[in-house]
Amino acid sequence: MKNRIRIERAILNITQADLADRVQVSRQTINAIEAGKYSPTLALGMKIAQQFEKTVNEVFELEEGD
Amino acid sequence: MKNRIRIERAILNITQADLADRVQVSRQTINAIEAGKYSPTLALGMKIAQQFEKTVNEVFELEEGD
DNA sequence: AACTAATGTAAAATATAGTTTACATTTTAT
DNA sequence: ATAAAATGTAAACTATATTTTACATTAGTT
Repeated sequence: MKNRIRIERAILNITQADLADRVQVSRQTINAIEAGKYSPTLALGMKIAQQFEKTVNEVFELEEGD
Repeated sequence: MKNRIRIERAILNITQADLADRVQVSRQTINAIEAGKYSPTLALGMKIAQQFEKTVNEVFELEEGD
């Protein structure tokens, strides 16, 4: 699962901890998702995209093996 | 988490088992997600939307408490 | 009415997402 | 160069998604 979280965060100028607060998860969860370590739940993926005012498909992309 | 899976399945005229096969999960998983019993992983949500040639946001919608 | 396909559901087990605490490393600001 | 903020990471734990097996109910056929 690829994603543009780092870029979108940079645009909003917010930290991983800020984003974590906004979508109500731990900072480590954002860090892991941003690093592509695992696929979040759909609900979380949607909340993250929502923060960036983007669609899920604009923020996340499936890759081989997902 | 609300979704339009039943409707989109009807348009494609495929069963829950068909969809399950296509996205490589069990039929019960599709049944539970379609019934809104839980939020799938983002990867699965994206695969399901992909089958319908729709975006995730067109197929799934966040609701209070998600 | 009988038969079959499709759907609903449940319990136990496994896999994976997400938390918490804690510390190390890197980046940014002073 | 130093301090502070941000990020990376790890282990143990909890929560939840998904599987498997199995059976009950509903819808559609013949």
